[in-house]
Amino acid sequence: MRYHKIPDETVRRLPVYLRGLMVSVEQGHEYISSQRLADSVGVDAWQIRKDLSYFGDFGTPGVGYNIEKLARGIKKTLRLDAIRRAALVGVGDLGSALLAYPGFRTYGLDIVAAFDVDPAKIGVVTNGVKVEDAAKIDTLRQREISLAIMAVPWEAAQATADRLVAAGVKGILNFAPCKLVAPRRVKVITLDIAMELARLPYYMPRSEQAGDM
Amino acid sequence: MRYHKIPDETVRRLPVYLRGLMVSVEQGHEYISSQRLADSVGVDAWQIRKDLSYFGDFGTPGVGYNIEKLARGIKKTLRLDAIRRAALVGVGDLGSALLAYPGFRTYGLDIVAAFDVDPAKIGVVTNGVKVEDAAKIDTLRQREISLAIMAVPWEAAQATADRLVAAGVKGILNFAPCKLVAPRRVKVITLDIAMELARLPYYMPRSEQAGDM
DNA sequence: CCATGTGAAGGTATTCACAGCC
DNA sequence: GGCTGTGAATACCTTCACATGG
Repeated sequence: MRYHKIPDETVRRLPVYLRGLMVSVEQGHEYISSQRLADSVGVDAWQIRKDLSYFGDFGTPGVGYNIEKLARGIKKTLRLDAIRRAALVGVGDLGSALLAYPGFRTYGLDIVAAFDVDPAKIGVVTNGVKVEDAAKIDTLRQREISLAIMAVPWEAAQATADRLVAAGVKGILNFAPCKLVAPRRVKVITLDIAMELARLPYYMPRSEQAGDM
Repeated sequence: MRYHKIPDETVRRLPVYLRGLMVSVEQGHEYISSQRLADSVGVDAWQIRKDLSYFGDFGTPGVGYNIEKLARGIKKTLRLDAIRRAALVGVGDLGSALLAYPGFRTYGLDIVAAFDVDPAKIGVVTNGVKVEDAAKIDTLRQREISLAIMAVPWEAAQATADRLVAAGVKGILNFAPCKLVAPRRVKVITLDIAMELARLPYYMPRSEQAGDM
């Protein structure tokens, strides 16, 4: 193994592998081959081997990968061993759904704080998290929370992001459909749900012959 | 302009341009240069010109792009002029949030049907849409709805997808964190929210010196 | 003169094929 | 025999630089 920079596309696939490994370990397996993992997650086997080769030797030729060891390796590479606590800003429809969403636990991530500007929401406890006044975002630094999820209206998005940055946040998952300006040291990933739906028609076949299946 | 196949990455950016154009038209503009659009959406100007060059001549050298004309062109390319109605399956926390989400309208897309298996939810009207029994998914064909959004638990995802495919659906936006098997003629886009959050720590700087901004 | 559209160059990621190891 | 790890080949996308048109 050599030290290459890990390609972004590889980083994008690593969580997929992690999910596949967890399913496999629940089924009682101890080892898995790149081929079996490939079948379970829907990626090609050589792609998996190439991806893993960027950051470590995890496999045993003729045997496969020790699942626990590989999962630990991927978690360490993604730094999921160090970052475990996240804050949510914006407890509207989407924000509430995210608070209730169990999927983050899969990756060891926990939403431990929630903020909103609406007085009617402040103080309410949802899924074990008490909603705080958005003015208290600056307490994130002393609480050592450096990861935030933004589910606010796009009009408020840039101002919210600025606050989060000022509070020492280093990574933002943004659901608002807009460009965010942030210092280079802060990573912003924007996930625009409507946009994903909007590119779907392009790939749909035009023909309408009925009775398929 | 020549007829190239449009790169996937370009298709991914087209909805972003569309959003930028709509903001600009609201501000009362009639024409926009690739540079100004670039500034507003956070993409490079030459990238925009290259992307647009794959499917039409929309600009006027020395002037820029007629906003209305370009927006129509992009919508037609993405087939957003033909596909306007979508169905939602799974009216849980996330599904409800999606029903209430105004963002789809931006692209002319409308959720006009909703399904769930929970008897407690069936019959309830949310955001103008009445929740129907999931057993009625097969009525989608006669209603000519070919686009679906899936927000069901991952255990139910494959079975739901099979039903949708049988009902003639041609495109699925899937929020369940799992691989879906579908015929090649059906396009599936999986949007795994937890996965996006999981790759964020990788890009966050390790240093913890306080007092930045 | 200004802004578009596009060949060509450069860079990144995917795919292949196989050497090496268990 | 089976499976990993990786150089090499290929395909794809981005970036540049400029000819072309209003």
